[in-house]
Amino acid sequence: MAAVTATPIRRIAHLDMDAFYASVELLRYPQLKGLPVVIGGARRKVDEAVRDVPEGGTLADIPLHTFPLLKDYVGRGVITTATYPARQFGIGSAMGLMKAAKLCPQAIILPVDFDEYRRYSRRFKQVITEIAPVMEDRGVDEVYIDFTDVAGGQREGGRVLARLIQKSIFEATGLTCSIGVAPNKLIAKMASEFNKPNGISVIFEDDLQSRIWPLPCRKVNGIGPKADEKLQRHEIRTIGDLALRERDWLIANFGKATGAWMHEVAWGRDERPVVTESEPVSMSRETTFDRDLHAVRHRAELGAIFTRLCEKVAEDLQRKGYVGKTIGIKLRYDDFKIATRDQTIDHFTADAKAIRRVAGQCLKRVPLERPLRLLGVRVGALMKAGELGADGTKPAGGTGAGRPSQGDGRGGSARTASLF
DNA sequence: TCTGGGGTCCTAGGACCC
DNA sequence: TCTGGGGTCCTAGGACCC
Repeated sequence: MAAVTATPIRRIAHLDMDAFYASVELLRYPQLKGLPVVIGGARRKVDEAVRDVPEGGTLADIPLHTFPLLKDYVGRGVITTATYPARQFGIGSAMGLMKAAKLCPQAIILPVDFDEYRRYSRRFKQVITEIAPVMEDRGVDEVYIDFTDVAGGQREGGRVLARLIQKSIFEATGLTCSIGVAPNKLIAKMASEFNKPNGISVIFEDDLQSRIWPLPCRKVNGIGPKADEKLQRHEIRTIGDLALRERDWLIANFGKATGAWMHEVAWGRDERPVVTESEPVSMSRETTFDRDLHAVRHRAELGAIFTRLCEKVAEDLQRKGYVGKTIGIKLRYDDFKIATRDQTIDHFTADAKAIRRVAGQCLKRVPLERPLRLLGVRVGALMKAGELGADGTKPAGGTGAGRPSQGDGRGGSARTASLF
């Protein structure tokens, strides 16, 4: 046993739960194991069907033939998750339900149950922080973990600790996950995908050329469809292709910040820390209607939905203890174009009526000729409610007492202004 | 076969202040 | 009277992620 320990090398893990929502559903409905199942934007119809529990039984006793099938589903919505058997039919997340029904009509469809997923999310994250306290939340089914100073975090490059975490999560929840351990978040994120499901991948700095450079640019967290398309136009397909471009060339073609970032990424460099706590920037609620609605013809219906959204945002803010002063709306038209408007008021609020009033002003500034498919309400520029002064502004050094903000009447459609 | 809901961050122009 | 620059806030849109 050597008494002198070497300086630990930076080891960052990315953990991704395997088919999270679908796996949680399979715990409730084990009779669906091995079958193609999708979780989707299903509505009441699907909800009712799966609650048909036999007398004296549990959810596991619901007979297979009573589960709703994709082919019987009518309406809007997308797939949130699909089980592995369903994926074999080409079904994937974010796919429209109608398209998925064509690919696999006999797939079983289940409604999304966020409350249940959140319960499991809390449980697996608690398991992790008991073992490795420096954890960054990246949503219900994903986290980053800093292994560097954790006991066992250096052994086999982090593989030993990763195995322990996998095992502990499985014992506590019955769920599997995949883990990538690497010198930083960027590589760890890519590595967690290498061995799915229930896999572990350990990557070292020296593996950059052999393991990372062959991957398509799209695998980089932050390079989406648009950036990828532009890269492809310049014959840059893999991360290796990207690495071979001059930094200055990237800056000239993608802008100062993005170009420099791409260069760093291609060479596997990323110093971002694992952040354990962060404050929310905004809270919002939005809804896609069952059918397109028109500002004039469906005025009453829209007005009711609008008020409801404001109330929900207000509830969210109050429950979580925040107030905000930038209030905005979002519309999606039938052609899928999006319009947003917002207004910053001179005091912070979490009051449904106040939000509704300002959001109503915003609505007057946006064109309302086209049918709408979505309406949303957002509150930003948030602050903890407890730090609020008595007059509704920030007590000291705040930004609340700035210039008077713009009222209504600028731009937009004056013709439909009185609707809301 | 039309494509959810909840977020973050960036950009870019204009207003306004120093 | 003209010219200039830095810094911050506000607003709209868009890319991207889970």
